[in-house]
Amino acid sequence: MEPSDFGRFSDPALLILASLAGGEKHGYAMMEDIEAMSGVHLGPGTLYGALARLEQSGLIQALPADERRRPYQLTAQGKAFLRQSLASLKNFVSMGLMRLGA
Amino acid sequence: MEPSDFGRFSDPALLILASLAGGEKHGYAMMEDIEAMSGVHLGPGTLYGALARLEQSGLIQALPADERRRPYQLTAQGKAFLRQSLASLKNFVSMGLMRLGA
DNA sequence: ACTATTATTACGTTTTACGATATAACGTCA
DNA sequence: TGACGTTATATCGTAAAACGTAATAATAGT
Repeated sequence: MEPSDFGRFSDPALLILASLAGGEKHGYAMMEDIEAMSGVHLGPGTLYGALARLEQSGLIQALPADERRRPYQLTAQGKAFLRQSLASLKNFVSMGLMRLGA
Repeated sequence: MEPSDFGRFSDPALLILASLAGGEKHGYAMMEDIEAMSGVHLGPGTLYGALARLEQSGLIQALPADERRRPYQLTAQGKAFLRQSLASLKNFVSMGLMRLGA
């Protein structure tokens, strides 16, 4: 719980899905996109591990790769999952803010 | 990634903090409150483990306990943490929805 | 040629989630 | 009163995930 991480949302899988919702990307591009949009830096271990799990569970799929880059895109299931997650998250946020007396 | 968990937000620590934002509670009461407000069931291992970590990190503190119940409340730090987390989460949600083309 | 950047893989450690089990107090109702 | 369901917490083991580090290699810029 470092000060710099204070209250920052960081669920690797969801961050990746949200990044891919902005268009197909390879791993390294996601790292940069995620850092830019959320301030969260995912190291390679975290990123590629989560990518493998997301692909295996059918939420994302690999696209034909050139030599160096392995791009991914959301599947229909992944899009649905993200949609539901965001809805659930949104609900949680408003519940929390209400309780905090926002 | 079970179907019933599809897209359901479940970060034990944040769920607990949000529950405590609604007033001091002991562990078992949190379980029920969290299940009611979010549909997420936290087993004892998850719940009391997360509680211990939250207390150790100063985000919650124990109140004088009667024999059976060990109530907790948010600390000022915990409240600030929750506030920031929710703000970060909210930001993430709107970013995600925008990208999905909501 | 050298250096920085881009890009992925592999690996080890630590943390966390989670289920199962144990324990015990309390309520109630026959 | 004794049996049973609910309330409440503790503890333990396993599995999964996060995360950092290091290794590798291609490309780009100077």
